[in-house]
Amino acid sequence: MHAAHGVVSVCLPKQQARVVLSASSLGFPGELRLKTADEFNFVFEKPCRSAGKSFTILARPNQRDYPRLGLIISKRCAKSAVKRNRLKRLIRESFRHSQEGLAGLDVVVIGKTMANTQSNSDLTDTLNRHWKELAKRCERS
RNA sequence: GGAGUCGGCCAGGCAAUCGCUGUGUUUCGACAUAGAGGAAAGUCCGGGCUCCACAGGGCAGGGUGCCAGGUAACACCUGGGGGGCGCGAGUCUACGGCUAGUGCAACAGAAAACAUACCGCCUAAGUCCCUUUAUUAAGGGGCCGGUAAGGUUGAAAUGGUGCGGUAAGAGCGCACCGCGCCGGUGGUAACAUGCGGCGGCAGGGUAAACCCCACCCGGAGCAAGACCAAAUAGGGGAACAAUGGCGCGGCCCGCGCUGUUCCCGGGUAGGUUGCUUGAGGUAUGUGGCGACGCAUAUCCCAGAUGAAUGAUUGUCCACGACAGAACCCGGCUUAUCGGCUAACUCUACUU
Repeated sequence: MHAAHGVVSVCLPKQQARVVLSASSLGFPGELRLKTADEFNFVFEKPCRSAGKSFTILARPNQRDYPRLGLIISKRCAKSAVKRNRLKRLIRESFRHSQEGLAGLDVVVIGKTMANTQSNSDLTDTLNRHWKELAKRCERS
């Protein structure tokens, strides 16, 4: 218990965040986002992959009890800012809805050119499939 | 009614559920409220702001280029002038200077800038020869010449038409048109001119060719700049302890490295700030043809930073284009489904 003392104190804000989440159930506050380059690199080091036509998704267990999301939508993927925004919003929305199944994972979504041409409902479907697959794979490894 | 010219405005609406960002309140459960554009775009100009540089002047370099006004400023806007196009409403216009210098121009054409003469036209003057005739005359041919009217080329060839004139011609002369200069008149000016006078009349084009002239311009940008500042590396100083240890060295001196504590500055990751109250909007009045100015009242209207304004469902219709703020303004340019509307022009028809 003495050894874990530091970890517990760090976890306190997490616990609060968790409480907030359970109250509003499917929110997407700042704690659920990957922000710094270090956090992205952590995922890139040992990722579980799930690739499709529209996206490549990487994930890695993060030792926390909530998931975190990072987005990489390059200009090559979608030329106009409006299209890039649309993809980001769709991914966030889908992530928000399926976050229960992804708890404890850091996820990075990389957009591909194909994603640009697909409709909203198609993209949501494919994302949902990816989430399930990732959850399974990471559980095994 | 048809055809057309010009401005201005709107840019899917509503409801439910789940979310995001800022602000305020909070009983820390939440609640309230605000939340992309006309171009937010291109980054092409002009400013503010910030830091750096700076006595003044010149050179270089860049920009602007009819006039007057507006403006913080502009390459923008408004009004006006000249020129092109259109029956017209209108529209387009880098629109100072090739009577300072240098350069450039394919092909065609005789000739494209020191002008010149290919086809032509003409033999008057001068001169030679021939024919006719008795002769100082007439005719023909040549030389030396004259000419630029006509033809040919070209985007462009020394103003046009007519008459006179002549050997043939020519602003050679005249008339009209055009042009230039001087003066007058109108206009703030650009400029205009059914005004007056003078001159036969410039000498091609190109200055988004160098250039000349006039005027303007310091550089970099919010990743500007300011503040806080970890780990690790590392700089300077002080104190304490030992008078040590390690390396260089045969030894001493000396030099370098090494302990603990404190202080100082520089400063990376990261964070805070700059960051939205402004050449601001909206009314009303007022000056101005107008751009716009002035006065009063009133309002606060995105501020993210791994980057908010969305998703799903229902519903209505015209079935929704181009497209996403990133320090802030003023312009320009480009993209754009549709729709509404002011003013004006031409034209058909009816009364």
